[in-house]
Amino acid sequence: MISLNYRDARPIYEQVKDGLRHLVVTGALQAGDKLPSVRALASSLAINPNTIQRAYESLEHEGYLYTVMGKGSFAAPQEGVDQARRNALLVQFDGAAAELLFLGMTPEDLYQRLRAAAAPAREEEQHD
Amino acid sequence: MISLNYRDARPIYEQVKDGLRHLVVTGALQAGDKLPSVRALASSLAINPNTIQRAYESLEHEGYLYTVMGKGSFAAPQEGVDQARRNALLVQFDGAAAELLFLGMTPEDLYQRLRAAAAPAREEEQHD
Amino acid sequence: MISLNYRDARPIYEQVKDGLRHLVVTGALQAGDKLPSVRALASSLAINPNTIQRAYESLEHEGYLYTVMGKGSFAAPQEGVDQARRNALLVQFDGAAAELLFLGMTPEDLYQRLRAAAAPAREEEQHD
Amino acid sequence: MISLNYRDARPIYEQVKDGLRHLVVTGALQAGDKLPSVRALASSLAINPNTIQRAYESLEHEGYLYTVMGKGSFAAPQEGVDQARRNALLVQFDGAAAELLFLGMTPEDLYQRLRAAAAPAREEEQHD
DNA sequence: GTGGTCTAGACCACG
DNA sequence: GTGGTCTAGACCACA
Repeated sequence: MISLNYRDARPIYEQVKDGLRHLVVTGALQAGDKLPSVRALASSLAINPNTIQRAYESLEHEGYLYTVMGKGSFAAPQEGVDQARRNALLVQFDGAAAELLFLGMTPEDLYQRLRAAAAPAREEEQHD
Repeated sequence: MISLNYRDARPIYEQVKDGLRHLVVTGALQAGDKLPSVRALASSLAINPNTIQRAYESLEHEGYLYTVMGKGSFAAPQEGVDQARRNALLVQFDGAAAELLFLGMTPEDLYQRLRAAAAPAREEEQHD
Repeated sequence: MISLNYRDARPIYEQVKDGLRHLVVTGALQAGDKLPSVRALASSLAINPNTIQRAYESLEHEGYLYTVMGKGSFAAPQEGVDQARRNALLVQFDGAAAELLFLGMTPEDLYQRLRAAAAPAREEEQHD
Repeated sequence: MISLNYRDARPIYEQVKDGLRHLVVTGALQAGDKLPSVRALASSLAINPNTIQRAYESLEHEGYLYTVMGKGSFAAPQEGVDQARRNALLVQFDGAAAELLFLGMTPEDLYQRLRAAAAPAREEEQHD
């Protein structure tokens, strides 16, 4: 499910984080669902367990999952997501939007993308 | 004009890039305007010229400026902006938007932010 | 009476320990009162008896209860509380206080919290 | 300056964190002061640099220090300390206080400790 | 020189 | 079997 790009400048554990976060954000993992174990995902992606461990630990700090010692890691409900992460997302959103607007896109263009992004996510929820 | 934050996790040359790009994006530098020389900007910001050089090269690669040997660097017209940069921005925009929607914001919430961000930018366009 | 939180990073036996200690500390269990048997509590909390056993042993070591072979475990009088536990609490208290003071709180701020925490505790003392 | 106890159940990196945090909280390290490099502290404490790195990274997340790539880590002003850390401290404070009050100490007893803890810290500031 | 990332492999605590 | 910690040693990016 998660694809890694070793040529990318971004570190592996960040790519793993984004992949897992995407699973939660798109609803592929519902709150309470169990994530793959550290070792299982490490072997599945052919990378070191420490790297997976780091991604999991960071996502737990951000509030996207919680861990039960001896049991595994589980997707957290979206209410638990850290405020700092929310702020970081708004900065990212505003930064990209400002430059896209300069490059000639209109607020309405981007609004269409927003609506398009919102719609399929709701459809996917029904796949479960 | 460009402010550096050494406490920021982002590397200095990235901050220089963003600062210069912002000058172009906001219209402070119009197409064809000359940018400060590498050495001048380096001494003005009190950082190593290599760092400035790296930022200029990267911005030229993205299409925000062009360099004429022996003359200096100049702001490129909007059309020169690399398509790869546009795509990267859209990826960044969509990613942030999808996650913010998951976290409970509505497309309308984000549209308000877009309009707020667009308003001042359009005022500055009238400077020419 | 004891609530477990599997999402908490603290191990289960620690949570059981704190729960039982709280019963003694608040006077819900008076000196000499019998605690539930290991097996009874284990089935009541739906966890492994080994985990309960571990909590009981640790609390006995701290002096909060004593065990009579073949009879069960009983709440110890306040004087039984191990001096090591008192010292650990003072270290914890001083450490938190010092840092809160550094972060801008005043001794008076913290005194208010102490009085607020003390008030309900004294009411419960009158139950005996 | 920092003492490690390998017999302690708490992980080494937590002990390092507490030691460094103590230096900041007591004013031994003022805002902006440089901390020892990861490698230097690792060799000084005879532990692996990765362990120090982990402590620094965590303290940076808590807001006690900031890092400049290629330069080192520096003590942050107390305003930057994370809200989550503040909350955790209050929980620790309240928990210790509640049990100490049960064990017979009065709010006034603890208030004296608070004033005693606040006073020497102010003296130490003048040592610089 | 600095910090940041990753690997390989080990050992422990928990349930 | 799970996650959590630690070590040893390597390589890279940054300034």
